Amino acid sequence: MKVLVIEDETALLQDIKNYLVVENMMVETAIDFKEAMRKISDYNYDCVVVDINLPYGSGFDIIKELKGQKSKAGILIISARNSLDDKLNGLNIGSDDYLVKPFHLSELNARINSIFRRRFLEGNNITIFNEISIDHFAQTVKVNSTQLILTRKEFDLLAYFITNKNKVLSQSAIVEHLWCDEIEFADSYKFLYTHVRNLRKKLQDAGCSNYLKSIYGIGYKWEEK
Amino acid sequence: MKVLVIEDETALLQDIKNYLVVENMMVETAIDFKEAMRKISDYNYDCVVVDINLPYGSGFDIIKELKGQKSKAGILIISARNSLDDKLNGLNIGSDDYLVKPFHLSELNARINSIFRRRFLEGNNITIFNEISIDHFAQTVKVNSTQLILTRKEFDLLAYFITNKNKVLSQSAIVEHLWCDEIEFADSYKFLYTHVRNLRKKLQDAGCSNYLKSIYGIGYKWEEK
DNA sequence: ATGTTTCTTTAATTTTCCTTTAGATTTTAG
DNA sequence: CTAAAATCTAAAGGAAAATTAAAGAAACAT
Repeated sequence: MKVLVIEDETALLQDIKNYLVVENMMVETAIDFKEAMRKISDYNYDCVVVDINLPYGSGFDIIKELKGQKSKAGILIISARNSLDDKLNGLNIGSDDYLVKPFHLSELNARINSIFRRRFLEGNNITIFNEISIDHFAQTVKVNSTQLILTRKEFDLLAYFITNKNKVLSQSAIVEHLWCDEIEFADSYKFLYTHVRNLRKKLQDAGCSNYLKSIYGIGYKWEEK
Repeated sequence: MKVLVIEDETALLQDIKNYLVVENMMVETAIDFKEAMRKISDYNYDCVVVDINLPYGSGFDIIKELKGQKSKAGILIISARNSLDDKLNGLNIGSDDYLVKPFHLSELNARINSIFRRRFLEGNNITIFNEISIDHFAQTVKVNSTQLILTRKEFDLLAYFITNKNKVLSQSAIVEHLWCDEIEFADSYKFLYTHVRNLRKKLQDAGCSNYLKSIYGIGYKWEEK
């Protein structure tokens, strides 16, 4: 579950992040309009939590951008009462929910989970690629209808590869996607090799074709043959 | 991916360059306004990373110059917080992104890649020449819709030739473009022969016509027949 | 606290690519 | 036509990157 929180009060932002991380979400943050727009265009989030009043632009524009991108991310507005009332009534902005400041973090967490639940119940949460099927919600993988047990990183890797099939993915892009900004990275992505290997091995043991190609000097590519 | 980094602190400049070179970018540098303006008018960069406070002029003027040239280069501002705040608010300077010092090099790298991605997503990232098509973003080449596996240098060579078709390219220009200033160049470009040969061979094996002519004493020319 | 699972680190091996070398071939100039 | 220079070709050396396998840390559950 990848969440982007956009909020310019850094103290509040940090509190939110800490709380949600404890609740097992992958959380990224943005403190102004520009940073938010950049991250939105770079990643697919499951949920975007957005404050309305931001430096360099309005949260409404971020929501418009998300809709324009046909993003499937759930949207949760957080804002002060006065700045919300007038606007929200008038325009039918496509947010899933809103929360008036101040709020309890537990309440925020509940709303986000509610968004997740709704999204996954209605939407299609299964990706199929030849003999492989991925259930993003249950986080399970089947190869020819027999279940494949993957660790978290292996699952994320596979899901990332398959949703970006036929594209060359650089090691840094992969690391960036899987580890978000957890990693003060460093000179090497050696740990990636290990996860790739373990994933390949499990797929092979399950009788799966060899889809994952290495692109020397760049990264990997999941190749539909 | 050709990047120009403009920064007057030489130590930082060198660090940035080293990092980005490792990330497979072609990096050139400028340490002041004048050098920057000269390089900008001489080359087409994919991205310009510019500090605001520079000797002999402001980074804002460099950006203006780029815009005036209708350059398609992405622009990334790096600057100290205080020198940025006041100015950035007022003028809607046409930069794609900005980064406040101090920053992690990995973050810089991520932002540059993000600029590339955005540029290529909107713009045309595929070059087609008769039976050959080059995807600059995925770094892949197809000949008659079957994929051709090229090494990095071979790919760069081919892309350079085709984007400069019907022009005579000198060996030194080619080497300069592909190796930037990595090479303490030297008396001979013998390694070029090898790469040219390998590229020719792969193209031929793929059933591709003989477009690449040698121009004795000068270099090469990709000829549209 | 204990044991298990998962993630990261380390180091040895293999693979891939870039450069060098040397000899053959082609081209130009005299 | 001949000699010198430039280019082509093929193979080998070395450097960088990727693949392995195994062991050490960290996270998780019992």
